[in-house]
Amino acid sequence: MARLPYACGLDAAVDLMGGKWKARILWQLHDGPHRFGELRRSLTGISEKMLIQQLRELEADELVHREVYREVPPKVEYSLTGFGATLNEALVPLGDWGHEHMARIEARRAAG
Amino acid sequence: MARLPYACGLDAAVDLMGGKWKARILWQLHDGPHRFGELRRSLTGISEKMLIQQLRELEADELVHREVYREVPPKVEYSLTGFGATLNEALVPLGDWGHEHMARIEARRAAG
DNA sequence: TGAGGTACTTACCTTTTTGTAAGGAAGGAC
DNA sequence: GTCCTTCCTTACAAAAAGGTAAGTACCTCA
Repeated sequence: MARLPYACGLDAAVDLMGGKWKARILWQLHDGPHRFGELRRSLTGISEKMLIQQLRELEADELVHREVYREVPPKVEYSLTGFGATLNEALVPLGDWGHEHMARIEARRAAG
Repeated sequence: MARLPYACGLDAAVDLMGGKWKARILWQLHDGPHRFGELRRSLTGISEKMLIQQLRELEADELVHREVYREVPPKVEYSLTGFGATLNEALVPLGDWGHEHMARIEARRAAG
């Protein structure tokens, strides 16, 4: 979104993890490193282009680490950095809130 | 963003408060009702069109309540609903995280 | 008659984000 | 040689988000 300077901490945080895919990607990495193909299969609906694009941005923001294994066929693992892990923890209450109110949210959105 | 059905709670939550302005609007309403003009002046950089648009969406999602006072000149107050207040609380850790790491985030983004 | 204040509304446009489809590199297995 | 896997890359198009500028309605006060 690139909206510097930030008005507040929340503004900055949303700039990093907002959008359609980033929160889900961070979530997936919660339990350890995952390969590109694994992520693609987990995040149903995402295209390879979007996945790599989001991963590159998360990497540039130092939230995700990319480890390349020089093998054939190629193997690349993505994992949370320490920084990314702290963000993930800050997202837990938001995830819980969404989970708790999912039915209400979907009902409103479907009606709208 | 309209991306039903949601893959997880975080997905749903981000759908409600994602974007450039919504988190900041919710944040502003934390300490009680505010008039349209007050919000416009607080949220530096926002246009009247964007403000009303975001407020209407927050209202449709039952996060914000709109109260009209039939006076001249007009007076309209926006406030958090109980539902909106619970979301705001879930956003506190994220806001704290952003605040804590603001310098690092801005530096990375500026470098980008 | 006309200016002023508040809260919108509308038309139009630009930018950003997201999606689709196809192709490429690298080397092992056949 | 040709296929297979994995991890990307590119060109292009569609959709969504965001921004600009102007105008509206209401009544009050001068």
